Amino acid sequence: MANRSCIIRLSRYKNALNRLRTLNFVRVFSDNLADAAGVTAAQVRKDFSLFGITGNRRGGYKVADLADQLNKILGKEQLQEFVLIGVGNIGRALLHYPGFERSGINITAGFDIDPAKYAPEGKPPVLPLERLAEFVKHHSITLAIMAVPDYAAQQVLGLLLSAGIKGVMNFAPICLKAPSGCIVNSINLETELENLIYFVNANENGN
Amino acid sequence: MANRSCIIRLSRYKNALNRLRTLNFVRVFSDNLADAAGVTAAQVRKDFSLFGITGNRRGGYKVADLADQLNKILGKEQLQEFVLIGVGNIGRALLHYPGFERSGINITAGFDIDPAKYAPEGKPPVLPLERLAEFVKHHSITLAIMAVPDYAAQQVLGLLLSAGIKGVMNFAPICLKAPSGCIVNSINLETELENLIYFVNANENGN
DNA sequence: GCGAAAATGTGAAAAAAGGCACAACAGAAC
DNA sequence: GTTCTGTTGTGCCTTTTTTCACATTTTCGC
Repeated sequence: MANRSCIIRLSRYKNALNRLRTLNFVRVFSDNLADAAGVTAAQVRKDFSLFGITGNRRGGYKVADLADQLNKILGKEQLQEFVLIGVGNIGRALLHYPGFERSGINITAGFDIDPAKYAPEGKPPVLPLERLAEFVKHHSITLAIMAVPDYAAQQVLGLLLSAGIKGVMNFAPICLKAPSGCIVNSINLETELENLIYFVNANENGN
Repeated sequence: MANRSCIIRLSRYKNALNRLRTLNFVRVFSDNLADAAGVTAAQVRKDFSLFGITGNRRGGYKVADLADQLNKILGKEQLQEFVLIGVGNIGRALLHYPGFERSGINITAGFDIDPAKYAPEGKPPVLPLERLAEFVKHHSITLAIMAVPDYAAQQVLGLLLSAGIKGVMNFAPICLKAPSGCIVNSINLETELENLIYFVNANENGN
């Protein structure tokens, strides 16, 4: 029904609404959100209709109500707990990324195989990979971030699956195979930059 | 003509080919690449035909040739120089991300407004933001990575534009407005996690 | 109240993307 | 040389996504 692009747009609308909320705006129109999210007004309304979100035929949408509804859809009503596997360059940055706390995302602990990375008293702590399954089960965590080298990624995914993880954000530059009980989304930094480079070149050489 | 998803698939094919090349594979078929990239074989062939890439009706594609052609399309024949703006948590990780070097991407320098971040002798150096325009022009750099706070992003983009930057990879959680002469691609970590959370929930509650 | 103005909500059209299926072709086997 | 096998390249059909356009509803001014 709702696809990935649609949910990404919902996040954008939500972010725009949060900014409007801090500016004490009460109402917002589909064009405003369209501008903020870089889409058309019709798209905004279609997206909302998919989730049964309705506004007022003359007065647009109430900022606070709309934000609440989007937050609910996006699971922002409760704190979302993640574990992070791979405390390397990227992993460490994510472990301490201040943006997550602000948006209801918490990395409960990091895990690594390298003892040099262990920091059991850190905030968040970094623990040995062997303790992953126990930790995940004890804290009832279902979400993970993977920032491990590509050659280790599929194997680590196996560990996560058997620990009961249901969703994985993967930063390893490889396409992972997962069973239907677990959602895996990937961000590949190199791929994203290649994409940019391609479109810059295409843009230079006459559209 | 070719859209974003198509180029992303090309990157995946390219990555798969590199792995095959290190394993001394000579030939590859569209199904192999399809498996590696998580798409159908017809899609692989369609993508290639869009770029005039042809194989052999019985023998598939030659790994080395195909890799070369994809590398050319993706601009991987020459080293791509980037500047990075915003040496915070994420910016610092990107500045030292070892994966980039391996894939022909070089961050020539980082820039920040905070004097505490300056490291003119670092590798790469971190310089004051005021020196951005001069540096970019002197080194003929056209690509940038932005990892600044959301409230600063649009303003920093203005600086980049006037310095002559043609492509920006943006990590700030905001939708930026850019003129047609400059391509801006964004990665929003929070949005990606929200997306994951949504689909995990949808997956749990009966598809 | 009533008419005018301004947004929404949505069915229907258009556009884009993806998959199927098969003719065409290359190479292997004999 | 001939046949057979296996894979590509692509026209066409299906599905998905986006946009258009307008009837409908709400509010405002008088």
